[in-house]
Amino acid sequence: MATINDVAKRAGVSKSSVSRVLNGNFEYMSEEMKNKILKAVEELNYRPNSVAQSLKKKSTQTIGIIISDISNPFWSEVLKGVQYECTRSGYGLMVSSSGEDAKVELENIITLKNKQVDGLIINTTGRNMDLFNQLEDEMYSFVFLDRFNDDLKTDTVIVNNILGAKQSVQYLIDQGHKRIATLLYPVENKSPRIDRLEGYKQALSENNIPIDEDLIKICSQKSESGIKATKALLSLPNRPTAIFSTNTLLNLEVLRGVREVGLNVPKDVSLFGYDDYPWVPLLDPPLSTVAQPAYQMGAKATALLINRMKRKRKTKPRIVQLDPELKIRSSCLPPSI
Amino acid sequence: MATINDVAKRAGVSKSSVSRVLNGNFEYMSEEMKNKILKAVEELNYRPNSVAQSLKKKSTQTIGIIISDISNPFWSEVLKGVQYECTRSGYGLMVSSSGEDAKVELENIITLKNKQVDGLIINTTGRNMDLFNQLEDEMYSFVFLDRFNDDLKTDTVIVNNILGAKQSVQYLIDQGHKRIATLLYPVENKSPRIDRLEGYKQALSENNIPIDEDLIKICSQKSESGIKATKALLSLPNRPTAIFSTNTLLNLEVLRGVREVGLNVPKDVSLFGYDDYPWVPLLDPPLSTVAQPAYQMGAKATALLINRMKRKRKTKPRIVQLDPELKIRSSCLPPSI
DNA sequence: ATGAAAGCGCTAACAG
DNA sequence: CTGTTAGCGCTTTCAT
Repeated sequence: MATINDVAKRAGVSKSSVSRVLNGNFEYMSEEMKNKILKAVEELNYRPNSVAQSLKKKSTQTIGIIISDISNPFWSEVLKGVQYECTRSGYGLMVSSSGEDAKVELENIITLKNKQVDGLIINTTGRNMDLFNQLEDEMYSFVFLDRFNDDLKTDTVIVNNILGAKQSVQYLIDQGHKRIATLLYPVENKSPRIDRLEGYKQALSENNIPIDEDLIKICSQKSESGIKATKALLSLPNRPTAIFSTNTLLNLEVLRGVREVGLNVPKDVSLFGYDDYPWVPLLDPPLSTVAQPAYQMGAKATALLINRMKRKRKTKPRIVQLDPELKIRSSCLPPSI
Repeated sequence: MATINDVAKRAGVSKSSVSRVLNGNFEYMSEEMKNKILKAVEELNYRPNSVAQSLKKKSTQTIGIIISDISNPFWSEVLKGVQYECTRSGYGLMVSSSGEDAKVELENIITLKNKQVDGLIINTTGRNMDLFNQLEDEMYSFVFLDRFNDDLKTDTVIVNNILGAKQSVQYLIDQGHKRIATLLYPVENKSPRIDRLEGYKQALSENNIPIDEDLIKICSQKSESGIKATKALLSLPNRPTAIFSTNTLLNLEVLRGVREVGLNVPKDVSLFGYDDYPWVPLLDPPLSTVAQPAYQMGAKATALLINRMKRKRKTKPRIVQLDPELKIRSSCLPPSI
């Protein structure tokens, strides 16, 4: 690989001059010299070594993203938005995934920081708050994505999960349902989970429907615990007439659970799910879900980060909240009982 | 951020010694000095700057991957495998996506090379062959993923697409079908497309079924051209009794096309699709598809690359071919006519 | 056993 | 206008 020195020699000039033309600082340079240099660059097919540039400039023009599960289609859509915005602004992207493990998250952050990425987008497990506070103190740029943290005043992009849940459950209530169950993953301190449960409860309360804890099923993220939960729900003496599922995988597990006990969605029990994809309308039955603007979330978080990296001084954190959208299809019917 | 110099000063030693302990070269070092240094490292919470290391060592411990469409769930599963293998071997990962655009692919390769990634995994558009040949000459490490190129002798991971297609079509033939259509994207010179078409043709030939060009539908990757193609197929005077779809999105479009003309899968027409996901069994109807080992493809390609990067000398290229697996469900029935 | 010094490839202040 | 010089933070000879 040719270096700037090779180019300088070939053109018979100093490397500063080469650096100048490459960086566009040639206002005061003779046409002749400029052309000589350009010619040498061309002939050697010279490309500046970004690592050396980074070391000098103390900026890698690269950002990092840490997500919980890279194979989740929701996140790949987010990633597409991140990608787009990175490319548009000339940034590279390093991606890593935490698998919801706080320790792995910590390691990823450290590795990426050592690699000197200029900023970080994090879908945090919510458990490394002291580290985040430290980053904050160092004025290191990062933005939270999808999960909001109350204690930390930093840029965040979230979607209004209370709204999404509330509207879905309201929709079910409008159809005449009163016994509405919900399935969710352990709340821990993850805002989407907290908020979707909150939205569910708010919708019920506002319609004077008492909250029945038996109808709130916390499922494990492993094994097919959504199927079990669904079956348990359906074998209740006073079984629910509708289910609100708060996650893609749970949507599918409910569908399977209902099927396995020989019941039918939506005839025997209605289902409102979360997250939308091209295949959701083609499920049996076409599922009503709340769609999240995944692409925009990624793009917006990236824009926010790049913006923040440009400033020097501390600025007050920006919280961007996007709205979800209900996709009404045919998985919900008025209760049959 | 503390540097190696800060640590050296604090410990009252030279930076060479600090470097030594950090890199494990302390066989001949006094315990005392070693502990002094470790203490200073601890106190300053020192982490080596990877950029400086990279410049010196001429290795970034980072690889790059360029894929066609990052939001395609197939690729996110691949990415997961890549991730896993990278983490396991201490490599960072930069990802970019070409959107099937050869020019973008070219730019991505150049950018990543400038960033000095140690190697590249590429799901190539198949159109920058001169560049790849050049990389080959420079002994730059890269491996092709999913798409094979005959002209280029380089490491490649593919899945046996001829086999996948042939077995699916054979399955349809075994059910009694004779008029079997197929939908695919423009072949260009992309091996999976070529091979799936080839497998389709081989299955027919081996069963003495004449190939009817009217039953081979090339669809555009944009707009919903799969729907249109399906409708055209079904309005043929002698319409096909089964369809073999060669791509996830096309699977869905066929399903919609059939539905839109008021027909039913599998009663009126059978469908065998490509690619498998957790939601495929829950479609209406549960779709028979050929499943590709996406995760393994990613992991294997990464392992291959890392292996290649370690060697200095040219070694003969390794072609790893993985087998797909048929998932038989209920979208195929014997022909009703 | 440890330190001094050179240098990876680049940019930018300074000098002229 | 252009070249010289001094680093960026690290590793690695080469001395001692």
